[in-house]
Amino acid sequence: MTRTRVNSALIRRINTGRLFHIIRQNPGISQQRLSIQSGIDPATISIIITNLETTGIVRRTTDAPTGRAGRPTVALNIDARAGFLAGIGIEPDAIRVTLATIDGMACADVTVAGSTEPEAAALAAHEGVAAALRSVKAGRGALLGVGIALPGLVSLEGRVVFAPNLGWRDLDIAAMLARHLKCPIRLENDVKAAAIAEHLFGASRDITDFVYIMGRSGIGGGLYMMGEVYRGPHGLAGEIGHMKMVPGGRACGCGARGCLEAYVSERAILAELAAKGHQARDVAGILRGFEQGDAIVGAVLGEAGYYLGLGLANLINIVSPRRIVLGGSLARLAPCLLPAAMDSLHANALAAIMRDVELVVSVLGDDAAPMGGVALALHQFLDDPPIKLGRGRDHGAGPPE
Amino acid sequence: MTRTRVNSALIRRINTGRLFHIIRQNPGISQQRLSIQSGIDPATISIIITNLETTGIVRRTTDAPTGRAGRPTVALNIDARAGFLAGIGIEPDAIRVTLATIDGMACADVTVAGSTEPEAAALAAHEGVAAALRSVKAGRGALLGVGIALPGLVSLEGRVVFAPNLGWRDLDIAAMLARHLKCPIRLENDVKAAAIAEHLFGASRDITDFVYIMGRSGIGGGLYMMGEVYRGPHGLAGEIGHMKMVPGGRACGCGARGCLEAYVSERAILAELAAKGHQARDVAGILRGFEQGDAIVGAVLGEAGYYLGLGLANLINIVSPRRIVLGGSLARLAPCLLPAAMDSLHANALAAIMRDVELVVSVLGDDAAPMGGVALALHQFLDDPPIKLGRGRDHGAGPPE
DNA sequence: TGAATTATTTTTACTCTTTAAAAAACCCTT
DNA sequence: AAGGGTTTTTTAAAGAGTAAAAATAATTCA
Repeated sequence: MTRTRVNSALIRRINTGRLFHIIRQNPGISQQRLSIQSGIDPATISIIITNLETTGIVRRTTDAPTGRAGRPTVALNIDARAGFLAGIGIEPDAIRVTLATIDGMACADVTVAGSTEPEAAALAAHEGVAAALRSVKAGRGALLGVGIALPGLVSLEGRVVFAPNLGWRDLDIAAMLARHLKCPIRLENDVKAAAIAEHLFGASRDITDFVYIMGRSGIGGGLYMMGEVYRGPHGLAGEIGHMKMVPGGRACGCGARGCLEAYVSERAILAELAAKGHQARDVAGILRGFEQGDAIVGAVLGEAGYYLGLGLANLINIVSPRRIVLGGSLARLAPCLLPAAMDSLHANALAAIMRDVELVVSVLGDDAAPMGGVALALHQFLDDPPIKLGRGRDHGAGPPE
Repeated sequence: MTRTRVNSALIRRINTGRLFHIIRQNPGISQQRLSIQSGIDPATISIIITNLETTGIVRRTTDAPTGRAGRPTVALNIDARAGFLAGIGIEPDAIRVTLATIDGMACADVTVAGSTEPEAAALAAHEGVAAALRSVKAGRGALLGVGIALPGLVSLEGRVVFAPNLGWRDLDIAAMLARHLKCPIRLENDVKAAAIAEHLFGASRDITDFVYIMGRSGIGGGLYMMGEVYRGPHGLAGEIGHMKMVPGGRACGCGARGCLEAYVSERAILAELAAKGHQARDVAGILRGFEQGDAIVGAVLGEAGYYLGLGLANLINIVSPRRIVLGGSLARLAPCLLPAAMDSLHANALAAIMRDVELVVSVLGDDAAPMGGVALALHQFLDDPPIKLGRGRDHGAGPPE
């Protein structure tokens, strides 16, 4: 457990990363504005940007004349030609690949058939990435990093601990893909990955503390705290779907009773509707029933909303995020769930803590998992950049004798 | 919101702090061992230690001869003569002051009568600190910092947002004390402060992720994550006592129903016993009844333990700490509560996450709040050290001309 | 047209940091 | 007394951020 050395190289990496993100989120920014926004000295900015330009990560372009006096600003942009990052969302029935430039702009989407057989899934993922690269006419060498997001517990070392939907347990899927793709690969739980994507590319770019809640077959959570996703000592933190709402309540797939997931997940709502004789078979069916004012649907959604609000209140009291982001099926069901949820939320969250919490719906939608993969790949790219960060002295490369 | 500058000075502060804590926790360590344990180069160690010695924070003493060949090691210790830190625990009926040296060794304890009138409380706290300083024959100048811990919500800026037991709301108690004491003062919620003390002085020194749960009149929580206490965007995170256990359950002082606090706090247990005709009036009475095998006490404690286990399961699923530390009245009641709690805990926490979680009782006991104050003062001392950290060039201070 | 003005970026000179290697310090053994 | 073995300090070098000065490149004004 040797801790990372705190030295000059770390300084440079941190400051370079800061500047990268500011440029990424403010395309065309000038060095002076960059200095103001980052608090870093203009001289340092000059050195770092020159370095990033030399290595092809940043591009300088002369701005259109502003009409004002003074030396014209130079616009800085992340250079889309630097290469590509691939995000892979693995689900039992489909593997979705998003290819993006290093500033996170998606430029290709490919979906291939999934598999619960690990080697087959890795091969399918590889084919998806290859197809995406072909669609942008890029070669293998242009792939700078890959991130994989899947529904399940992922250890800090990037191994699948347990993924019930895929039937995987203690599996190194990243290593299997690495046999096909020679570039850095990072693996993470899909909700944590989506939370990172929300922070890098979504609506919570300016916020360091939020909770991402994703409904899929179950309910998952990603806790973004102090500017990074919280993984916990083994990487397993954030399983908010198994928060207990009712002692001895409904049976949950985890073996316990009364879990949030057993009341609010897509699967739970559909099961409850079926038990009450309603014929809805998917989220669209639920929405249709809700719009038509179906009494059964209304009652079931009211109950689900009540427990969702209660769960959110618990999260607010415990974690006190600045924002809660609803994603996946929860985003689609939000219009039906929120009225009841807001009632129980306000009744159960502490007023002083609740005051400044926002509740929003994710803008990433169903792209959350593959975009989460892109976010993982970008983090990997910046944590361990394939470039030299040093001050590029260019005193003539004369032949050494 | 200008972020802290990442530069050489930050490096030095981080590395100096690391070395300080290693010396504090390994008294008499040599520089070579320090280098191995910290990963910092021996040359850097030499510079930093020389600096800390010059400023009186570290003392070098020649070790007793080891009998082995080679240059003898020099023992490093935090210099107890550097000054004192005061920790103040404010409660409605008593104000407790602990005076400690800068390595956190307590050297005086003073308790004075409390007050719910803020100015009177500040004056009493000041008198407690003065008495403690007198008891170690130290002057005002020896006081390097003060930390205050109190039961209530504290903002990031160090103001009391709401402290129901004290009847305080939106109050700057630190400023009131600052009129009497001219030194840095830091204020924090008592459970967060206790969590910091647990990390600095308690049994969780080697752990970066744990949850401290303290029973007092209510139930409070301190989440220690990634090596620091989590405060959340407004400093209010960690109110685990208001986690909802039973929809529409017992009424809680917060206005909601079914809170953990309404089942497991000292007050709740006593109220439930009274409702069932038992005469226990305090924790000692509960313990006596439990030891005598009283049926009512057994039933009430069984129920409380069940909900405690459920709450711990929720925390484990959501936060996934490496350890849960029980403090305050929960520590004293632990023997009675844990049997039932362990049952519901194991039944409701996800097995993969639960596997490596430890459940322990705090060693700080009732000293948690004032020792939390000491911990706050120590953090303040290291965050903003009253010394120059630079390489102390001592080339003769010739008079400038 | 050409010099002054204005604003942005780069260079310079400096201090700060960590660090590898060499040197010094110090005790034990022979 | 000389040699050997550890620990600590010094030395020299490389890399980082930064304040101030200089260079750059436009507009503005006479």
